[in-house]
Amino acid sequence: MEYNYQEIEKRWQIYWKKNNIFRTKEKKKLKYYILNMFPYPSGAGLHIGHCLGYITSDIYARYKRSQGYNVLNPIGFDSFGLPAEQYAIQTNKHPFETTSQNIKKYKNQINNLGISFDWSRKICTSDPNYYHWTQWMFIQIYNSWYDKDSEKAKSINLLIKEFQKNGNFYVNASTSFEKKFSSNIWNQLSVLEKESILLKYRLAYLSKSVVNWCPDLGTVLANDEIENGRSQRGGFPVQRKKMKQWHLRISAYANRLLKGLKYIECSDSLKNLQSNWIGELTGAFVVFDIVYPIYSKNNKIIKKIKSFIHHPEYIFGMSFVVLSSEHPLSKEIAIPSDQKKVLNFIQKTKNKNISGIFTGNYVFHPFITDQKIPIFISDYFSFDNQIESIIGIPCNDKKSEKFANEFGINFIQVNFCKKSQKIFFNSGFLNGLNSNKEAKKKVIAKLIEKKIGNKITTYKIRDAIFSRQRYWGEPIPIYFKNKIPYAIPIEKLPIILPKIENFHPSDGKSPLIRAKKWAWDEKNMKIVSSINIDDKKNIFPIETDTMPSWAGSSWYYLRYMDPHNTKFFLSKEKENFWKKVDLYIGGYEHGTGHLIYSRFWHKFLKDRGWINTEEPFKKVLNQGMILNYSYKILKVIDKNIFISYGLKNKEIFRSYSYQEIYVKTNLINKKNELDINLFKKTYPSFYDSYFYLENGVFICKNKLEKMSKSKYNVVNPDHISKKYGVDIFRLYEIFLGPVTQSKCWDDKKINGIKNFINKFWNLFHKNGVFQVSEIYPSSKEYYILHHTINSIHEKMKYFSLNTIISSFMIIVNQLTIMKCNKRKILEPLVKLIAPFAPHITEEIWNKLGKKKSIIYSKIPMSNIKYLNKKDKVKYPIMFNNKLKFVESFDKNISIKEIKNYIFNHYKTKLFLKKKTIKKFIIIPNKIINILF
RNA sequence: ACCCAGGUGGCGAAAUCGGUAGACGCGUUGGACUCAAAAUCCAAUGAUUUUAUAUCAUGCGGGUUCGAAUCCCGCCCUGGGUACCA
Repeated sequence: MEYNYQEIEKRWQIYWKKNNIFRTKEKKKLKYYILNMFPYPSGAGLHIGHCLGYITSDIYARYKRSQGYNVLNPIGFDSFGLPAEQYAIQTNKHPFETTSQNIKKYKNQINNLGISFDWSRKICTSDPNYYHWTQWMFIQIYNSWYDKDSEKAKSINLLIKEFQKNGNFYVNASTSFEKKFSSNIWNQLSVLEKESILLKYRLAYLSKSVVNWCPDLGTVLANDEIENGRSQRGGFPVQRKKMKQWHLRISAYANRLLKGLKYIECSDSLKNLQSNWIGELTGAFVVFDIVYPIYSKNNKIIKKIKSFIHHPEYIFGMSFVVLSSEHPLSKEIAIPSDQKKVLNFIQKTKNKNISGIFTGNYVFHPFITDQKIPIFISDYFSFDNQIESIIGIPCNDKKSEKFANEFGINFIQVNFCKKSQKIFFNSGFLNGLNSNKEAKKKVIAKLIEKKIGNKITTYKIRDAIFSRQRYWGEPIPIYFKNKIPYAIPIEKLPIILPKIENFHPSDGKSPLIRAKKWAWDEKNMKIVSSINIDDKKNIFPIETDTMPSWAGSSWYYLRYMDPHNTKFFLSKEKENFWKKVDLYIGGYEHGTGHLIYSRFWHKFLKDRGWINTEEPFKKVLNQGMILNYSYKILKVIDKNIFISYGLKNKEIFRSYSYQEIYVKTNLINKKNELDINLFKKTYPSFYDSYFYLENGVFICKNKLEKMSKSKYNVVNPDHISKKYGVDIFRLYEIFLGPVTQSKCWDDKKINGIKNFINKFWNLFHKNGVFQVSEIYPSSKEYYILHHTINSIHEKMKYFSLNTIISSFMIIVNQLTIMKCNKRKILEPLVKLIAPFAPHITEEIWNKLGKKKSIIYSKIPMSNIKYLNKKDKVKYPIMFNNKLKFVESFDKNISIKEIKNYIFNHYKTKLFLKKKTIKKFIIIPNKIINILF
């Protein structure tokens, strides 16, 4: 008999909701805070990739509850972001509307999966009650500087006091301001001068940085919106352009972000990812004389340039110097005849191959008189954040070697091997040395002596650009008075994102520039009409750029602890109760961006005393992605022509440049062919397009990729749970493979889970009637149960959820064969399965006569009494590494006796075939191997 | 290009400490039940040939070891990230 999932699942979902089963309070119990990475409510709804994370965390949350923990398992939405804005541009529907619709849809879908979220704590980043505190935190970041001596952020007021007292002589800060000044000089500076110096100390500061500028669309593009140097929409060219932007001085925290990794439990690969992203580089900087000095924009002559060397001991092997295209002098360094091609190179967006360009200019070698070293511009190397220039040593560095090969640059050998020792030669004052350490010391000493360099530790991590020229984000609470930024008083927060009608970009500015009421009245402390901006008196323009979506998602996990607090973002009591996230589950794709930003943000809040923990997450688990095929067709750029994929390399088509356009899956048949008529109907703007066919059909390019709405390859869970039931869907998704591994979606195998659930149901039913026996179980039945209990707790420790389901299948099969329907066996089994299949187990629990939800029951622990104490050891017996037979021995028997027994075994004689034994290997309790 | 994963039967996978490769499931084949089908149950199922308690098998090529899916070196392929998708 099959169980009626439709009725049962609905009933329990209503029951959980009605009784607020998952609402969490700060009770006197051990706490456990489990969190899913913040979802973005996309218009396509929830897809099975998200579900994997929610199901995993739900299983764990239910498991932890059954162990007696007070589990916090909240959910909310990262509801600001680009897709909603794009949609608004296309349809003119306000993002506010679409976002709230999408959230409703998500909530419904999630609830249909039986996920035990505490919805009473729901937060949305686009809710003014939430972004009130995002804005507040931004102002705090703006009003802080980083003191390197005490390794923490401090109030800017302390810095100002210090400047007034001693100038900046004793200040050791993270700053781009390099000059020293006295208190006298400081006190005589104008407000504008003071503010522009302070800006270089603030943790949120304005400065110019490079963005992807698309002149035809009049907007800055995300990297995601660019393909082969052109905009995805329309295929327009994209350039690199410098724009004034807000930045967060995240580089100040590089060292602490690196050190803090020690305290996070996660995979080594995630730690690697993070530490590579932070990119600590130790070495030395060297200041070179430029052969052809350059004239900068303000007509100053620049004769020197700074570069980084990772291994100073190999300085005599240097054969080129590279500047990144973002180096402040990259545009000026080239000699006049090469100027044009170099500028051209810099303007193009980043090329992902080994690319670079010679500037025609050189530097002089610091230790070899008159030796000229060529200067290149390239983005092939990973540059540190400060110097943006690197010294190439092809003989001792793989990347330099590849680069040198590409551009035909000389190699200079500087050491040779002698008796496994490296001896320096060709190296001036280092010749004859055999220790890298010593050589390094000598070089650095020499650099210091000549005042042209020193040791240095720098980081690759760059300060994060914080401005977006977009509408759908948190307004930056800053106004400009005589071009100097001022923070809006915190008691006037939040400043609410104004409603506008036209979402199109406005020549590189945010659409907010059109807001009619977007000026700050300083005297009356309120937002007023922009018409009244008289600039020098009382009313000033408010910043029109908005915050990036990572702003709101950098601290949301704190808000869940105290979501309804109107006085502060988090109270001390609530923080002391929940402390930090115990388990953070989310995709590996967030391993850099989000995880770096939120750790930075967290450390800042700690520095300023608003929270107590150094790291926000105790343990991070990355779920693998669920991949699915996406389909693209080739369109000729600037022409209304599509060509079949196989024709791409045909002679006649080779001169065209193409753009790949994603198409919806329903337009493609199983052979990768596009239904052209249906395509034209779906996209009327392409109605007159011409299609070049191959062999009478139009072939698409297909690719296995992560699911994403923009790729049209998302699979929605709704139809699966409708057809099979939620419990089956949950189990199936987990059964697909290890949680951490990415996998390809395929729903063909779901039958196996369906069979399992039916078998499980039938353990309790005979001819459709619920029937459980009260007879005392046999020792074998107890053994099976306790063995399963044991292995499930073990596997839970390392999240091997797919094999736990295998264990369930095994025990259900065994009990079915034994026709066991004994309460004393089945009740614990129901409790074990409950976190995985919550609906069917609630139903059975209820039928077993229990009054309270199974959620309140304790998960069983195994009892040694029922587990066979093994008094025998099973040995596989191998001959020349091949298994031939298996023998069991008494645990107490000696190795000598085993050896004797095996030697005299008739099978031994059989396998030896008259040959003699060369070696007998026995690894106690493991294996016996006989070599002959 | 760089960084991080992954690659095991027809398919999803298991083997968590270097020790019996393929647990569990899907699919396929055969059988039982049935007038028949579905469902269910039972059995077989890595490949090869000489059918032997044979040989070969964990992306490819080497190495370490009595023993390697697992460790080391060099490749190939797939996926993710590369700083404005989230």
